[in-house]
Amino acid sequence: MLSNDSITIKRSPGRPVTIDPEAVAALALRIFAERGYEQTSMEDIAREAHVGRKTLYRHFANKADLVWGGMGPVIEASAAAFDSAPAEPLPANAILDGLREAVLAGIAAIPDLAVTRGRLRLIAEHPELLSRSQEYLGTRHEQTRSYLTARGIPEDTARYLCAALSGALFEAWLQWAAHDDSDPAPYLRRALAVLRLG
Amino acid sequence: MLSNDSITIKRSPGRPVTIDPEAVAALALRIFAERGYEQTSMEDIAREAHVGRKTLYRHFANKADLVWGGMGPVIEASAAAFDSAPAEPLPANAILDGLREAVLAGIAAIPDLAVTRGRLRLIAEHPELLSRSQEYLGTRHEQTRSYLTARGIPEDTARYLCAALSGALFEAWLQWAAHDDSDPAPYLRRALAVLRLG
DNA sequence: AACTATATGGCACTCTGTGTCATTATGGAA
DNA sequence: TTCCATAATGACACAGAGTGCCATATAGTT
Repeated sequence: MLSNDSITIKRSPGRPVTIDPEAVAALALRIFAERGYEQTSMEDIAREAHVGRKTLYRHFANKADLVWGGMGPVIEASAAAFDSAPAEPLPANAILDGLREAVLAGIAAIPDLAVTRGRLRLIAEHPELLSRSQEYLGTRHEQTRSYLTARGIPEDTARYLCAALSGALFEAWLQWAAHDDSDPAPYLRRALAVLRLG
Repeated sequence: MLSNDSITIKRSPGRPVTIDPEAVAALALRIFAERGYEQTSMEDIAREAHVGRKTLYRHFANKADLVWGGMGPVIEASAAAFDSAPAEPLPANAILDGLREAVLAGIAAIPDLAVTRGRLRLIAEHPELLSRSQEYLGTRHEQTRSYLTARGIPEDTARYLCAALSGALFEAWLQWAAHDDSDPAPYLRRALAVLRLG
């Protein structure tokens, strides 16, 4: 996509990167789905990707990151939606509308819904992957909290709301993945409905 | 406490257990707090407890279980409170009162608040321990969900409520641990307040 | 005393994740 | 072109988590 004829990437001197992390992650996702997550070692992935095991660890912090890493853009997009939020004062439950807007904006950031569904199903099936949710989803807590507190929500309430939101939304994504509906929006909306802001 | 003069424990034939798991967990908790969680190996714990490393793994599923295991009684007590819940039909937001009651019942099951606070502070400081929350807190989801659905809450809403509840309550416990108030009840009450059941 | 049942712990193994370091491949300067 | 600085690679070694196997130890039972 990048580095086409018009846009040339500025490269520093030094050996160029030989592998495409996204392709490797996709390969790993396929292998995990076929043979099982625990049954597949990092060396297996490295071998099939024609890459050294050490190199694999340079591009992915750990084994779970091969699966969770792909969720990064979605989470960032969802968090970034707060930056373009309109107001600073404190409307009543319009705050929840802002939350919903940000959450739904995350959907648009997903390049391939089918791949994401496969990723989430894999996560749902493996406790080790499931337990990593906070590690990645917790990224947006900071932004969500500041969004809430800036609109008049008390400090501690904002904390609990973030925690509840995070849990409910993740559950919604898992539910969407477990079913066959193409649009995750209804699931996310229903999850948001269990929160109370007043 | 048990096996006093009146109550005699029926013992199967075979070598008796030589270690006290609770004492070992308490020891581990102290060592972790002193030297750090990652910096302390299972072999370190085993050595100081005068126990083989293999034996340690027989009583604790993994390293995190040395810390999280102690939360078991609290979680069970909280879940058991649903069994003694009064009604089956569907009051309006009296359901939330039942939830609150169950949650507060968990507090009574804590033998030593100071130890629990230390445990939670340790958990809060270490991402690896923090990520295990679902693994242990998820135990009561089944019971909480059936409590909600039996009282008229739709299946999917109950799911999202459980997820939100779990996240918010855990955050409340962490907040209580981070502060110095002796009673965790107010924190839990505020966390419950972010939920909506209607 | 012999037998049975259970806990222990030593040993070896796989896998994860990290640190070290020589090697390799590039862009740029001489 | 040749040399050099730079950055990615992968081989090697290592510590620690977690598991399986098995000999040993300690109890109750016959």
